[in-house]
Amino acid sequence: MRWDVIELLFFAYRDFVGDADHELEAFGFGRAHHRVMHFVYRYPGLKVADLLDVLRITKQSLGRVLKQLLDEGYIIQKTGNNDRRQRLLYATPKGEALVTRLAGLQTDRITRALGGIDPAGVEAIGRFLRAMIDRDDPDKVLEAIFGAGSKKPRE
Amino acid sequence: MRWDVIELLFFAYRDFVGDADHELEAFGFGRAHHRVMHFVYRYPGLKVADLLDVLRITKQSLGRVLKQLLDEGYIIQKTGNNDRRQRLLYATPKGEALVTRLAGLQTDRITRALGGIDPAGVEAIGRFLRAMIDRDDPDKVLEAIFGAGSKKPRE
DNA sequence: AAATTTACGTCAGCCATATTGACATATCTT
DNA sequence: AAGATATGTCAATATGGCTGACGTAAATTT
Repeated sequence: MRWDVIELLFFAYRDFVGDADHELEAFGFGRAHHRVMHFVYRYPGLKVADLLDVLRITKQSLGRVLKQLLDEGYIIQKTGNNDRRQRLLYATPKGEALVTRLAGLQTDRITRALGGIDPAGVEAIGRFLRAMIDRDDPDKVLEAIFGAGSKKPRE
Repeated sequence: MRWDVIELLFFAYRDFVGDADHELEAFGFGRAHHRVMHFVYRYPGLKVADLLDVLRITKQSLGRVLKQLLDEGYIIQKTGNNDRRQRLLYATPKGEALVTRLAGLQTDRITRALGGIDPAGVEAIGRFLRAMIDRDDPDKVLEAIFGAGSKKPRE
């Protein structure tokens, strides 16, 4: 049993998301809003259906959170060009500001944790995290992460 | 920005806890029950207060979940020897069976992900995860994890 | 011995986020 | 024209968090 890694993952993730959680309180948002904002910012033009795949929640659950983000001007919808049924999602400047602020906090922690680890070690960490992820039915975002660099996310 | 690591952590953790989530449904339990069972099994004689520190939830939230686990015979309480106010928590054989089953699933995933990574790489992964964790006010469990091996958890 | 603090339990109510099932609308596909 | 798809929405429910208040037993301090 890898009790060590199981517990390290628990605590590492707890503190990792804790950074953002604390900041989100000031906006009256929760973790759900962060997840939506993050992926919409990173993969502009994401469809609602894509978001459901990535977050693994139901349409109804997403609905409430997404509506708030739309109403408060963090995200805008554009009707799809090819398929006018689709609502493509984009972060507004206000949304971008929030996402980058939260990602900054998390990046600080990551950079700190990566400090003093040599390039081979960093490569091993990336390989480990990738290998922890299910690859059987990859959604659009995972395809972008694992895919041969066809559709890269926003930097 | 380390968008790559941020997203890898999200997906890795999502699928990592997904293993246990699926299994827990059969027992009518949720993630909260798993967390409680895990730490009680690993650190036998844990006090209620310790558990609150580790899980970072309130007494009331823990109360509901803990009561269920006690009622259904997964955990037993023993009055503390030195301090009779304390209720020390222990997993029953039934509880042990559940915890080890869930940890087995997660260990499988970890072992698979670690496969093909050399010892130096594995060491780097451990160092990274440890460095991701806040060390300012370590609780009893974190002390055991990071501490100089005084009070080791159950293997 | 009395007062205070600590460890734990519990009651009542609230909130956020998730669920299922059903149904409506617009649009694309056949 | 019929059927499938993408999205939105209504209603009801569950889980797992939260706060505030209060009670009891046992330890500690005065």
